[in-house]
Amino acid sequence: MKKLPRSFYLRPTLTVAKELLGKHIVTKASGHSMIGRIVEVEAYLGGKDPASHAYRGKTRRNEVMFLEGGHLYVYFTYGMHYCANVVTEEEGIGHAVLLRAVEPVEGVEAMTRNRNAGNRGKNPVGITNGPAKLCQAMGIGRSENGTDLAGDKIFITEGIDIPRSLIRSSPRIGVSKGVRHPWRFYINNNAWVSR
DNA sequence: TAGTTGATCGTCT
DNA sequence: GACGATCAACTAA
Repeated sequence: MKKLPRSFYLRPTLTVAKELLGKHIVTKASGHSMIGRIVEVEAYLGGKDPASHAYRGKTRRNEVMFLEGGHLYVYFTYGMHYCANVVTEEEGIGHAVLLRAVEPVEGVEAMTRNRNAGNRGKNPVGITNGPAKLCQAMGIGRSENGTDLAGDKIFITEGIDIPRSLIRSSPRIGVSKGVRHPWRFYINNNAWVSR
């Protein structure tokens, strides 16, 4: 399937966020190729957005957010979790889209194995229906921070078309600031959306 | 089923 | 020194 061009990411963040729904993210870890269909995202608009890591400008932690659109920003939080974002817009802007949930398309066994390492594994939906879960399942961690999605390690391809009528929005989850903004987008009635 | 809490540590104040 | 763009286990009802 066709890899998304750089130009896809260099557009307004809210547009990119909505259009990422239905796309396929491809990763390779320990020889296994894994593909997940993006079904839930959240937009973080940098300096305009108190909930964004980039709100107060560039720091060592968030510097990847200020790269050109099409890079992967992975951050570590709560002492044990990684979350992945797709950087958008031009270099120096600091906007990104958080991947909150994916639906496994290929490599389900590998993802399940990644998730079960050390813990449980009962309901299949629980394997990638959260930002930290999908990172663990798809092998995304600190060393993937800053990865260029135009490369071959991790990239996003055309997936399936999602009719506008199936796209829903709501306030973002887990944030204490900027709650009024309905910048979480997800596919209606998709079983893999979180919660 | 809803609400609470422990785990665990890098980052910024 | 406080606090997360979280998760899963636990408790109460």
